[in-house]
Amino acid sequence: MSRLSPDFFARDAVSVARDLLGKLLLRSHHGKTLGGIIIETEAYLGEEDSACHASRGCTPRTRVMYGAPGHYYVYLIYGMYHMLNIVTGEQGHPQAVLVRALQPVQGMELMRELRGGVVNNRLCDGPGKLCQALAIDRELNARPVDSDVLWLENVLQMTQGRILAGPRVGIGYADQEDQRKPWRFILEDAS
DNA sequence: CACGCGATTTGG
DNA sequence: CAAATCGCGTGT
Repeated sequence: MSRLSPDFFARDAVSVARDLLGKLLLRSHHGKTLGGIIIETEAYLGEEDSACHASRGCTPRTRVMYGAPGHYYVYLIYGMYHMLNIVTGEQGHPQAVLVRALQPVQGMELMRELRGGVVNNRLCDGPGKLCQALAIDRELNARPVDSDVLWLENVLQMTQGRILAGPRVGIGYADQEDQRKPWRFILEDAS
């Protein structure tokens, strides 16, 4: 098992989004380790992509995306949920991958608590849910991916699941053309 | 500085 | 199907 370094993200967001499937996302919280396998991602491709936050230029919020790849972009949505993204591509080219779902692997008890004591196994099956389960908020914004509090690891898997691609969700404000781009990736049969 | 809305989730 | 809830971008 090896830790992913920032240079893994120095590529276009679509490639990174696909390659992140099957990777392990880990969080150190209150002396415990939480996390799971990434099973769903979405790519956001810079100023030209009307679905990308950077399509409206560099602002205090999107500043991180304009920086070096391999850093987290965490923001708040709907006033109550956090979204975890990882900056990709070259410096000055604002791309990012949204981590949308995990298959819980480690620290399930604490994750369940952080999620408000849900009884089912659907701890991290949504971008807001996984941030809640891993105690991720804007405090982690702009941190490098090789941080000690939140990092990624390469897992050797004998059986790679199938990768499904489809249109991204929740971007009704974007141009029709961009809404149709198949930049959402799902790992099927994760095991 | 006021206003509108959003890369979501949950419960009815 | 609508509420919860607030930072950010836009325009005054």
